Amino acid sequence: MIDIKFLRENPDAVRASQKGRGEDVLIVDKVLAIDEIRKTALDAFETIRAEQNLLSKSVASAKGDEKAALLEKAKALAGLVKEADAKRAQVEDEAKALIMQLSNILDPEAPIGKEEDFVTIEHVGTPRVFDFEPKDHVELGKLLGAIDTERGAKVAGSRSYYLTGAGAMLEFALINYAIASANKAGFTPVIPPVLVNPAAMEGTGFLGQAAENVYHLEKDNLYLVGTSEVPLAAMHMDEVLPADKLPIRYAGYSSCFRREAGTYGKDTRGIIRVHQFDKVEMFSFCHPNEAKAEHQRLLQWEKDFLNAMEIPYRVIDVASGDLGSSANRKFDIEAWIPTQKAYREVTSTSNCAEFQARRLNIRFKDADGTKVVATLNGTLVAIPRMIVAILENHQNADGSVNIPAALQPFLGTTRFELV
RNA sequence: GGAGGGCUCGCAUAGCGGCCGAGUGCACCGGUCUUGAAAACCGGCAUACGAAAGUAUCGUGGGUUCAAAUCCCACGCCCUCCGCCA
Repeated sequence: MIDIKFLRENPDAVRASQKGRGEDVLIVDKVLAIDEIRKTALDAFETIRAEQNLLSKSVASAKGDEKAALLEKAKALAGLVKEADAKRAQVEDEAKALIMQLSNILDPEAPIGKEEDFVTIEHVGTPRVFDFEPKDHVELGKLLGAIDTERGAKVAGSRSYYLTGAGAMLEFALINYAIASANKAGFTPVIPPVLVNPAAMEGTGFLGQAAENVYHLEKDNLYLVGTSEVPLAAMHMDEVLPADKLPIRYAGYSSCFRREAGTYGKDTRGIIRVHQFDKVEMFSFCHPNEAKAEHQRLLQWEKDFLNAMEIPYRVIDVASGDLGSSANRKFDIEAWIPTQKAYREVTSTSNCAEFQARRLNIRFKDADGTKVVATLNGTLVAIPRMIVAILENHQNADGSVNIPAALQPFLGTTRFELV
């Protein structure tokens, strides 16, 4: 949610930001208009309520005829108070609903434009030149007995899969390596709930445009999270954190669930785009002044991970039109996928600044008072895509796959052999 | 799934229709006293919006009433017991 005070003082900045995202600009004026009505309604209510409070007090102390007369007056007033209160509540709800629709204000440095208007920040490593025809991860997964998409579809429909043998081992190795390095870097490892209530989902900004990609369990009114960002952010909902504890950093390991609505025909082969996968996510609560620097740190940890996997990649500065509504800036890391001859997103880090924290009411207290914290998130490793990148980049002519040195201690071997 | 009990200011509790934004104890902060500390005593000690007056907040949402922490309804969460179960 955008700070209404900020919006009142900088309506043009908010308009520009909405425009940059390709979102509704007129909403800014709607919000301002209803905010005025809100103030008037609140004022009217407070005035009449104060009057009623006074009157009620005199009823309590009055006696006889005087009391009867005051009671008459008070009864007449009660209806008016109720009316004013209803009006106030209605307008406040409308105002809140409108404000909640506004996306986060863009970082001025974020590139403006649509999905394809990203800016490439750097390339790391060079795509390998193969002296044989590289196989894609589906084929390699079969040869290694690592991935079974056919049985996945049989049991759970399209975009489902089994990780078996080497595939399962690889997941455990990736998770263990990720958690171990995050722990070493000062993150607190967390295994969060993946089933969360509406407040958590709403607060993190996933019930807006992203709502159609969220699984909802209607009977229990709970949601399956698409990322542990949700339970990690909501963990400190309605709390005031001590300033000297910041930054608070968590590395959450969880399954993630995505409906992938509206992606029919996209990445239908293999496990690039699936309904369920496991992921280690970094999450940070920090001082708003530190958010930009923290964003760079998260990006660096992501790069460290890719470097350790010995995979060529590029870093892009995601364009305004392709940011989630919570982010003011986002960097994606895209790994080179040989058989697609393309860089594909494997991790992503977003600076949400105070946007989520304001919705979730997460604050910190220092000498100057109580203020809203900033929140940031970044993928350390999303399993299926990392498996794709590792298998395809490190394959040998016969279909065996070399294991990156960093993972070897967790697997006790240097390569995956054909089964 | 069934039966009970509970949810009040950091913690523990009082309050059971007006004098309650709310008493008491502990904790915490400041002061007096002390060589220092403890004890004792004095004072302070919720949050949001607001320039202020003020308004709102006693799990959440509704209702009754001139007036609700207090009465009624629904929901949430916690605890105990029974059943079922990894």
